[in-house]
Amino acid sequence: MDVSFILDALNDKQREAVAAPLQNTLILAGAGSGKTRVLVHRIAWLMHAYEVSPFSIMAVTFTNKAAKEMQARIEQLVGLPPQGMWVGTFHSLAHRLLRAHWRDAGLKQNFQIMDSDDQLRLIKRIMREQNIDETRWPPKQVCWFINAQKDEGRRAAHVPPSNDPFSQGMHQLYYTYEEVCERTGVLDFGELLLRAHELLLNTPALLRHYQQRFVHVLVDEFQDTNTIQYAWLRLLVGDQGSITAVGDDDQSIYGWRGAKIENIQHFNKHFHDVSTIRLEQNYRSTGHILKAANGLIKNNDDRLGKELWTDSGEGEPISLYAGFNEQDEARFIISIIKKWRDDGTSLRDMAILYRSNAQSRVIEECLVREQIAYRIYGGHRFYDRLEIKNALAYARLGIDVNDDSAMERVINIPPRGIGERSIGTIRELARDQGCSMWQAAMEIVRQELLPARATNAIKAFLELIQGMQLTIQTDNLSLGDIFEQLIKEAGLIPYHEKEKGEKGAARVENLKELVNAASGFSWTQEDAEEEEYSSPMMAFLDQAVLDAGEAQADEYQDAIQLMTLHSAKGLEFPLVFLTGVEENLFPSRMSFEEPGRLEEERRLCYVGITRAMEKLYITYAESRRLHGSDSFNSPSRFINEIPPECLEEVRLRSQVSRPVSTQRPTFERPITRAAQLQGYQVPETNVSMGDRVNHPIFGEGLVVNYEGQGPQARVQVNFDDQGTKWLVLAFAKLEVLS
DNA sequence: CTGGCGGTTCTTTTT
DNA sequence: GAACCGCCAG
Repeated sequence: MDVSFILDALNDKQREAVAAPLQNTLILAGAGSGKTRVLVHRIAWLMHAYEVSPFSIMAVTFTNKAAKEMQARIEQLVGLPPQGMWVGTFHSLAHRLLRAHWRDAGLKQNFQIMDSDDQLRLIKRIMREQNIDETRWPPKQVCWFINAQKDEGRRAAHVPPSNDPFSQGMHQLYYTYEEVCERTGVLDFGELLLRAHELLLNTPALLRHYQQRFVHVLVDEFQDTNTIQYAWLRLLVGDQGSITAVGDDDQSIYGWRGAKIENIQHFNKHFHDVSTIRLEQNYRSTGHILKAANGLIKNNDDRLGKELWTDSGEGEPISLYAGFNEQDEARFIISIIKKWRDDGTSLRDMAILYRSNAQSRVIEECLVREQIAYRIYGGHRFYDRLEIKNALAYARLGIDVNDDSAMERVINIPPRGIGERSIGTIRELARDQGCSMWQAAMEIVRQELLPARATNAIKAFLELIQGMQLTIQTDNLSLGDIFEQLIKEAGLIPYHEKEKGEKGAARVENLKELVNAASGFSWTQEDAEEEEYSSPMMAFLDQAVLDAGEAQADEYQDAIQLMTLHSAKGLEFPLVFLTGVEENLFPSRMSFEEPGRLEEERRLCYVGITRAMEKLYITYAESRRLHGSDSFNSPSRFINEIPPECLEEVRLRSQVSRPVSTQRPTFERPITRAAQLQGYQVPETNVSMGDRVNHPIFGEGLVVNYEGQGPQARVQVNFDDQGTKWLVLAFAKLEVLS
């Protein structure tokens, strides 16, 4: 068979990777080196050169988007959809295993998946039931704690005991949470992975079966695997199978979510006979951009080592712009955008990247003023939206009336006179009787345990849901029809129409979109053979949780792309703005404490730089209004780490052009805000950072921080013997000592 | 049960 | 600066 079409369009290294022998392979693929391409061609190569059946191939990604893209590209290259191949995210594959073997996994047949939002609600509910102080154990932190444990593959019983009451409380909550999930048959995201791992571990026959089946496992973005994902892979691959891992240790940016960069760093210790191939030729960016990226990332230790190169020329140097404040920064960016647009670049080819979402607002306002179309990535995904989740909850309740979390969500949406008191009574009764809220509600209606008004309201609700049950079970209704019907019965449209502002209208639109999505859902295409779904509705609900969908529908509109650096990974744009590149913001001040965090920030910066194809602008603001008060940050250390010859400073109103090198501050670590502000005068006052001051009551001290300006300015003074205090400058009679 | 007010918090977020 | 939460008054 002629297999040359698979290798023809590849460079030497790519070819080496694609045609690597059938053994464990690590492909270190730098940014823009054709990573996905290699993976897809490798699969085609296995099928054609080795006549591997698609049945024995599993390809794993992190995002649904990546999975879909891979699937599409395999089809394109091989010619037809590969029957029997498993391509999906870690979560969707785990889910598939669990649906097929729910009994072995110790699950209920109709187990439900909950997303992070449901999870947090559940935790709050549990804590309220147990009267746990939410200020001591903030539910968000509890949630974070549980997820972190699950990422590490630890059940409550595996969490090492601790002496301090705070950790003990967390631990105890994990136990309770686990028990509630078990009892009610709901699984969070982490649980999918944990269960799938345990399923294989505890069922040797099953493990053998899958090990024999999936002889070839391919993993994308390997640097982002966490402990449990890694354990699952190792188990599945076993001694006989082979794994092809593609990744880039320099682009590991999810450590804070449990990803272990060590997994890729120590790959060849854990898998045998590993051949490692480096893809370093970059097809994306200009020489200057790559040089900057290489120079920056060199400051990290413990790298597997890689240096990107290109043969397509130096290109323009990176432009560095120091904005006076965030407004000025935004104005500058938009002036450049206009220039490029007028020169014929599509808006969709330009991206503005930032470290944190809060930064987008100023830029958005500016774009709106200038009437430039933009699109924000991230934010709330389709199936995450409140109105959508409510509609889905009605469906869930219609399928299983004992689904308490669905019941909690919609029992009084739209408001129907079942208030917190009534719900509390239902909850309490359910708890006492050990039954579901539905059953408790039935009981209350039967025995009229509440005032007539409340009882009637509950009765009406129960009848509403019973009606929905019938709707869902009606045979000749399509999924879309069912949702249309449910939304109507629940009265969600008039409810949202009543909302003030644009919001309500958008929600009504989204509900219509949900009906559309449901109509278009094709269940038969899914490999239904192994999944024991009793209805298309069940399958639809699961996929709605696992694939939250695109954030915005108008994907093809020509618009500037705005996103966080995290969401930019994997994308590329001819023109890129890296904004807010200031100490405390990027690197984020949160990253200073824990070791290793700073390196992750640096990798994030590396990711940002390598998104740019032709031209990169780096901007920062000398003063920035964030969270309501002004901060004065120095330019990021990352700017210093970029080789000066790649950088060129621009000044719009250029009277003074400061040479880049002299303006660079030197950094001592740890950098405190006080150190940075040293000598800075609080605007419209006579006080500067670092001044020694005298206060009539507190005595002498040092000005270490401030916020606001002019009459509103407050300063933080570190008094010699009174500790630090915040004082309003206008009132405190501070005397500046020189 | 709803609406309004004040206090608090504020990195990133593939599933 | 705004979003979210909890508390209180109507």
